[in-house]
Amino acid sequence: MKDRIYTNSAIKAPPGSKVVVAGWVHRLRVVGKICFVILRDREGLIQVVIKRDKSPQMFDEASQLKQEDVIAVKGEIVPSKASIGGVDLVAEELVVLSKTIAPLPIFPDDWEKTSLAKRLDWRFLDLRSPRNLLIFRVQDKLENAMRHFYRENGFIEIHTSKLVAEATEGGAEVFPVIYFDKTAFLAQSPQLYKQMMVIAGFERVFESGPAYRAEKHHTPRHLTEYQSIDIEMGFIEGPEDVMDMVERATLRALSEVASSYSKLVKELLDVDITLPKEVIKIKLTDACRLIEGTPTPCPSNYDISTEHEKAIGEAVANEYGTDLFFITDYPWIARPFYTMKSDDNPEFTRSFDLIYKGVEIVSGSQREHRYSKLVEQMMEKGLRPEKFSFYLEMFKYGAPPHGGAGLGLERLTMTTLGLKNIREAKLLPRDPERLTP
RNA sequence: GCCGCGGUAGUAUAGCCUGGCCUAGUAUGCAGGCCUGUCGAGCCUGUGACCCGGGUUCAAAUCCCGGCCGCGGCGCCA
Repeated sequence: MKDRIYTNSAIKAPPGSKVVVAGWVHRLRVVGKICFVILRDREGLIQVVIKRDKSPQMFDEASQLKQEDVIAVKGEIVPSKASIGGVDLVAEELVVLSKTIAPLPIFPDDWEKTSLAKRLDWRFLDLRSPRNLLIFRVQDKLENAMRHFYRENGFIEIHTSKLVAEATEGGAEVFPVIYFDKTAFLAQSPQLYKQMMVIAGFERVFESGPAYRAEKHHTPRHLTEYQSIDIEMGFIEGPEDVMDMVERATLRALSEVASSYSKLVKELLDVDITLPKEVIKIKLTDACRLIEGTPTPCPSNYDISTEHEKAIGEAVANEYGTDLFFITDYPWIARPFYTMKSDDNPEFTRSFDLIYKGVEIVSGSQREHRYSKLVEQMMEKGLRPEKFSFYLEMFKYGAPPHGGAGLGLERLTMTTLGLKNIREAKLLPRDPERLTP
């Protein structure tokens, strides 16, 4: 085992060389005097050939293998035109490390044969499919690319508490938690804490962590627990500073995925990862003008819903040829209390969403940092300032202008890879019904 | 939370509308056998299922009600 190499290296080894590989039996074909085992590990597949002539005992053992048994094989790399990577591994030693017991409940080698719900019930088997593993390697790349980008740009990575005393934005969409003799809640966003750190003087902060929403959504793009990549930056002049940062981070993440995985993504998910040439910013009111004559024009208060967003997405794609764009300047009624209002028109705000392939992946804004305005806005939203005293205190002792944004990692993964359901982009998705595995 | 559609072997499905010809069909898996450098291998045999509870009826997989679960739409949002 010390000499073990991954299948992708084994395939590239020069003919005649001896290698050791180990992994799962992906497929098995016993054909007369020869046994073909497609062996799978994290990095790929290799065809192992076990010949009866060479060792009858080894052949017997091999022909009794079952799909998903775990084996280690030592053998010689031999050219074979029709085989995976153009080589066979002709076995000299075979060790069975683990046997499967029952018939498999799902088809790990062919995810399409099983419904998503069943696949999630058997997630550890489902993830053995190279295609499903790839989703999470891409997600890893997306998250780390952003992490590196933000750190390179002066953001300090922080970790804030997910146990909170009050809902951050009012409303009932929080999960209560029994906290000794009190009721606590799971944080629906690190919003207030990341602002706290900017006000504390961190200047720029970044956090990747879970966020919880107790909404009984039944859609392909909602989870009750999702990974939120949040930033907050101080001393901005306007929301454009935040947008530019988010845009660069997103493009960086996409380009890193493209350079590392574009070939595999094309092969296993049939998706081309293309980088948009430019990311446009369009005011909501202007976006609405694009769909004015359609059957679904924006309402007069610009509190748009899913159908408008969909229509805007198509209109922008036609007009500007991009599926990644910002919609800016949302109306005050549609944004949370801490959003800064526009100077020229208090009905609108210094806010934005980033839309990718028709899905909202980022939401952000400049925050209101002036104490009295903030109290005013809180009351306008029907929140009781006394409930948020810890938050409001922060604005009494020197709070710089600041703003930030939050990105849904699973949503970005889903849109990047063209997945139809966000659950595919979460290792262990939680929705209103599912709490296991 | 509301609305729509659905729940049949391990998995994926047919049957349900028009109740009895269903001893529930097919594919795949699994078990056994044959054959063959396979590559979605092939051929033969076997195996195995009507979500739960109530109701209508001489008779329910099929019709009705409730529950649970699944998929999607809306609200809402990342």
